[in-house]
Parts: sequence; C-alpha cells; structure tokens
Amino acid sequence: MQYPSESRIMLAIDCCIFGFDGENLKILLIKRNFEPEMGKWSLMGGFLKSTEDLEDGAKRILKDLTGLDNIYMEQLNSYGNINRDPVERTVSICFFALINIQEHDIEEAKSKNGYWFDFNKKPELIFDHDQMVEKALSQIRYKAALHPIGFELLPEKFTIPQLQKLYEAIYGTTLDRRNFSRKILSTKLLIDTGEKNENSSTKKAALFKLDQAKYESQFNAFHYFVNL
Amino acid sequence: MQYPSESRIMLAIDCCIFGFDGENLKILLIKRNFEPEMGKWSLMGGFLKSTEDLEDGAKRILKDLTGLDNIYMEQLNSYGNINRDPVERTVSICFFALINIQEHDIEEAKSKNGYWFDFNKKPELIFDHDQMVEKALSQIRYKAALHPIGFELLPEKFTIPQLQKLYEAIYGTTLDRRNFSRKILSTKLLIDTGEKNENSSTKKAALFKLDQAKYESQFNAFHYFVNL
DNA sequence: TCAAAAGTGTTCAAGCTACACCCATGA
DNA sequence: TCATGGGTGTAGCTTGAACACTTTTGA
Repeated sequence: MQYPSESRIMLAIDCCIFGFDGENLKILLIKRNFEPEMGKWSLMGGFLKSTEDLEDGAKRILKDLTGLDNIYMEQLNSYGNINRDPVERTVSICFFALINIQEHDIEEAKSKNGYWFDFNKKPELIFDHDQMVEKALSQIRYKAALHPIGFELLPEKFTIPQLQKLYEAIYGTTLDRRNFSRKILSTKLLIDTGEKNENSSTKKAALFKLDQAKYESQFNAFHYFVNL
Repeated sequence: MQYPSESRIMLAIDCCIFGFDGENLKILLIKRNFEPEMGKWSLMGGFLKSTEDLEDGAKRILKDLTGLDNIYMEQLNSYGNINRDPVERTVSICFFALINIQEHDIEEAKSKNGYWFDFNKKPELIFDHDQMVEKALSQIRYKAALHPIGFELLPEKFTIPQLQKLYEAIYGTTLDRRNFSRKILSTKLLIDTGEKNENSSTKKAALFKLDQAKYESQFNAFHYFVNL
C-alpha cells in the first residue's frame, strides 16, 4: 500500500552553524560549487535520504561538510514557499548547531569551501537562507536567555569574562561585569578548576568548567538568565 | 532542470488544535474513518499540496476539517522517523492552533468526526501524534509565559478570573488571585469595557478586552508572565 | 442574611541595578 | 610603577510572594 504519488516533494536539510572566537559570534557558510546559484554563499545543506531520520540527516550533513560530530543541534523551523528553490519545489527543514571553535578542527569544512564569517559581516545568502539565519539568531537569543546553552560555544574550560563576552556578542550589548559574574555563579553550574588562563598579559582569570550533571538535570529549569 | 528523484518524500501537515471552555484546556481530535488506523483518534492532518506554501496548507487543512479560518497558528516542529507512518515514509510538519471556542462554531468539525477532549482525558493517538501534542503543550507553556498568546483562547470580552483559570489550566496549577490580577493589569494590555459579566450568580466580574495595538506592538517584548 | 466569587492593599524578602575599590600581571 | 583587566562588596530600589478584609449578588 502507498499513498497517491502526486504530493511527494524534495526535502532538504539546512544547518545554521554558529561559533564564537572569543570576541564575535561567527557563522559557518559555504561557497557553492554547484548549480543553482554556483559561487554564492549558502548554509550547509543537503537532501534528506529516504533511509534516515531527520536528526540523522542533519548530523550526516554536518559531518560530511565539516568533519564534526557530537555537536549541539536543534531543529529550528521548516521553510516551504513554493518558489524558494528555483530548480523545483523543495521544502527545507532548518537546524541550528553550536560549535566550540577552539576545540574543533574544521579543516574539512575549509576543504569544502566552508568559511567562518563574523556574524555581523556575513554576505547575502541564497534562497531564503537569510531568513533562516535571522530566525536562528532569534531562537538562540530566546533560548540562551532561558537555558544554559551558551556553554556549547566555549571550550571545556573557560573564564567568566569569556562567557560574558559571548553573551554580549549574542545580544549585541554590554553587561556589567560584577552583576554578570554574580548571576552566573549563583546558578551553581560552574566549577572552579583551580587553574588560571595563562593567555593573558594582565591578571589571569580563573578557569571554570560546567558541572555536567547539574547542567543536564537543570537544563529545563526555566528562566536562568532572563533580565540580561 | 530537476533534482535526482530518489529522495522525494510524502509531506504531511498535522495540527494540534487547542481550545478552552472556561474550566479546562481542550484539544480537538478526529476519529479516523479511513485507513490506516481507521477508528482510532488522531490530530487533524492532511498532505501538503505541491501548489501551496506550508502555512497555506495548514490553513487549508484547518478550514477543511473545522470550517474555521483566521485562527492563531504557529509552526511547531517536524517529525520524520522512518517508520512513523506504516504506509510509507512520510515526514510531518506539525502546527498548533489556538481557538476561542465560545465564538467559533465547529459544527463542521463535528460532522467530520471531530470531538473536543479535555486535554487531561484525551485518548491515545496514532503514530507519533502523542509526541506532537506533548511538544505543543510544552511550547504553549513556554510561549504563554513570555508572550500574551493566552487571549487567543478567550472570547473578545473576558474577565480577569476567566483569564486566570486559563493560565491555571495551561500550567496545571493554581495562582493567587490578587497577585495575578495585579500582574496582568500592570501590562496595560487590557481595556476595561465598563460592562459586567452577566452570567454570574454572585458578584459580576468586569469585562475587559485586549488593547489590540499594544498587543501587536508589544508581542515580542520579552518575559511578560515569567514567574507564574 | 448568608454563601460565593470579585476586588483591593500591605508587608516582607529576594533579586536586580548601579556603582567603587583593590589585586595580579607583564611591559 | 603603570596600564590593563580580574575579582568582590554594598546600598537602594523594584518586584514578587504571602496574606485578609470588604463588596456585590442571587438564593
């Protein structure tokens, strides 16, 4: 038994991949070396295979194009305007991913025309990818205000000033050091490793790491960072 | 020009339709009169046509099965496990809708085997529809804590105690009348119509309506109702 | 006149905001 | 010893939580 065939549709998966270099929010884009829109910038994407679940498809695409796996990833939204793809009608399911740049090698992404852009300096993208990126940023702002996802963008050990810079980059604002520090520490989600950040020419900041157990158990405890 | 054909897939749309009867949160389900799973309960759904955008498809399905249009509706998530539909591989994009039951006639839904269940007494659903409903409730809780979407479930004119009952139903909790009233009024989103709710055998509560202009301009002003 | 639901005010505690000083480090 | 950035404390205000009394209405 099968359904009538008229409504089978091409199903694409696109990934908004975010990183953080210590100063700015970054986004990984790819220069297309195939038609349509060859030579223009786009999100990482591909078609869903008939043998894989959505999340598996998204992971496969991320892995193929960047060499990375084990990445924080979340389904964002689907896009299905009839004419969004000039070749034929295609519906795209968009995911976003958060990558800790410092600890992940993306040589493979580079070999496939991938490039990290400063989020604020990204070029115009093909199709409706700009719309996807806008939605992804808004989702990250939303989520990072309520859940501790920011850590996904930092290395395993990080300092509080680094974390603050990340939040400032996400929200495009500046925060008070003293209040930020107090608020973050009050979550009890950070463990002081006792080590110091040696890459500093002034006072060395303390390195913290996530309390994984608490992170997981409290992930859905609402409104962590509201009122940033 | 076309893409290679191997990956075209059936694309369904399913709608979680919520209502509120003054006491309980309700969900509109349909008893399937077709295979597969004939006789079992499911969400309202259908297949996306090749000539329509996603939102248009969702609206068409809602209109066909309930007779309603002009309904608050939002895309929720997509589901694509390989075996979710026993007939053939189908990806479903799920929407949720909020309906003001009192002011909308759903005779047409009834004629198509539609039935409003108390949310807490709903039967088991086909496929992965239970998962969709769970996600929809969680999304409504999330969103209603931050944005004033609750009003979509109430008639044009409503009392503050009605609104409170709605929030209590959404969160499955009880709230303090005095604090709730103060908090809601402090948003300045409600306009006192000067009328009273005549359907009461005790003190008649004041009827309010939404300040539409403020509602729209402030919709995205964060964290309205956090700390419920 | 009584029961049931609506409307309102106050107090206390917690949390947020704004702000200033001291410390560690390498140049 | 100086410039830079890290770390912490406090006072005042805002906000939320807890709680009790009065009013309106129909039975």
